[in-house]
Amino acid sequence: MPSTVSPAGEARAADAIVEALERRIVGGEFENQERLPAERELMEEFGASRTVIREALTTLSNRNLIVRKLRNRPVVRRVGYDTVLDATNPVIQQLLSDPEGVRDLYDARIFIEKGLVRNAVENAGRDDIKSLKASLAANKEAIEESDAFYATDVAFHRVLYTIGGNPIFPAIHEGFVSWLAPHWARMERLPEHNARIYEAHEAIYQAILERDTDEAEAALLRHFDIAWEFVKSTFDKRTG
Amino acid sequence: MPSTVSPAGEARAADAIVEALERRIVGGEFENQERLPAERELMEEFGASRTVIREALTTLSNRNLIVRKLRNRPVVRRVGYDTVLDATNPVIQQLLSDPEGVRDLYDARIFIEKGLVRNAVENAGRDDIKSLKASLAANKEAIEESDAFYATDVAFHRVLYTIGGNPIFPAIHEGFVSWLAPHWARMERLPEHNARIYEAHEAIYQAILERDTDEAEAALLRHFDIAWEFVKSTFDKRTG
DNA sequence: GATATATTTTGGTCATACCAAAATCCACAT
DNA sequence: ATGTGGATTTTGGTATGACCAAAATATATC
Repeated sequence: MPSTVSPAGEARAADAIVEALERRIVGGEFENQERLPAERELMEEFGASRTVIREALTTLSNRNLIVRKLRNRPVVRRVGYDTVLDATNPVIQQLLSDPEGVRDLYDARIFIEKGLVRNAVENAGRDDIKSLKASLAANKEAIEESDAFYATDVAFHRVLYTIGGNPIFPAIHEGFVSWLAPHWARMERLPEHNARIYEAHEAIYQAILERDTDEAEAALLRHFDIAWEFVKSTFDKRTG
Repeated sequence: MPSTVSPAGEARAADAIVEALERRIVGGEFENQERLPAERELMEEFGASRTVIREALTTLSNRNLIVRKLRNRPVVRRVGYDTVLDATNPVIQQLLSDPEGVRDLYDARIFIEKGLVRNAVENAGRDDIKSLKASLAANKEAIEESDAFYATDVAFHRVLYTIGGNPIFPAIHEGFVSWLAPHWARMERLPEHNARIYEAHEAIYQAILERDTDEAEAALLRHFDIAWEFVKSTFDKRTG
């Protein structure tokens, strides 16, 4: 009686190859950006058909361990925190297909940044303050140019995510930005809007400077309330 | 980040099929647990070779939208947000192979739960309090039985993640638990440890009851400090 | 109706072939 | 040596067709 095998399905050949290559990649056997052997070489190395080799490579690609380019050998992509959230994309997309999901994501972002500003008030060092000030200045400069303003807006928030020194948070920031970008990009970007957003940024910065936790949090919430109105308009538009 | 498009090449045929099937799956055209058409039917439907059909199915499988079983048609698996942050993610594996990565993750969890308890103090409703109380009682009951205690421990924290009503947070909780589980499981679980953890839970609960934000946060931090000592011992052990 | 048996279906794997563009090589001019 | 342009090779993407073993399904038998 065969009882040592998985309950409902035996192993697929590609899985073993995926595992082997994965070990070698994360184990540092391949340098970042280094090219993997060609498919035809791998099939000899693993004694498998190109079919299973390609299936394995597809899986590795889906796991973001390699990047495939047409007519180029796969390139290993040394992973960082920033790629962790990639796997969540399909689900996030589903989430974002519903305005309620967008709101959930938006709230999650507010939640995170609330914590971040509290931390900033308590722990921001000289360098952090300098970074904030610099990004704030750049933000002000760009009020008249909406595209540039968006970039500096993102940059200002990114500084908040770096203050703790935990590399996970910048990765989360990347996620929020890329997920919410479609909505952010679709909304009207007028200098007057930009000015209001800048003022909110400045208020947050001032509160951090003055080590006023409650005011920092309040300013942040005001900021997100304003921004939400703009974001929200991107779905209400449909019933125009 | 657009993951369905090749960075510097033309579109692959499988991508279009992935997209089409993905839309139909998340769009509810297929019920959960329903079987997808057979590969040979799909190739007719999409006018593609089995090669690309299979590649598309591999991708969908990697994205956890379908489950493939040998000699069975693929089964759609409407994934919930709770399975998004999969512990098998190789990136996570890499992070967790390094004590510093574990610490980063642990700190991220502390950060999140700090925010959660603050929210709980301010917004917890009658039902939330009841849930907390119930999970706390179960936690107390299980002090003598370490396995059961771990389960009730997790359950108590989960309640914190549900209080806001945002479905994203329970998903994050699932992630933390699955990531840290290996360390958690390896550490010694003595009733005296359990007792200390329970007391910390109780302190958090009390502070929430009394609407004492600072004390709730402080109790939580004490809790994580205690727990970290236990977790930390799971890597120091290696030099034995 | 239950059960044993034959048939079909189905996913996994292999081998081969072709294409087009990218990478590479190489002779040739500078 | 250096650069340049064209021929050659490499390489990933795609298409066919075939085979296997086990699962699903249909059929026959009791």
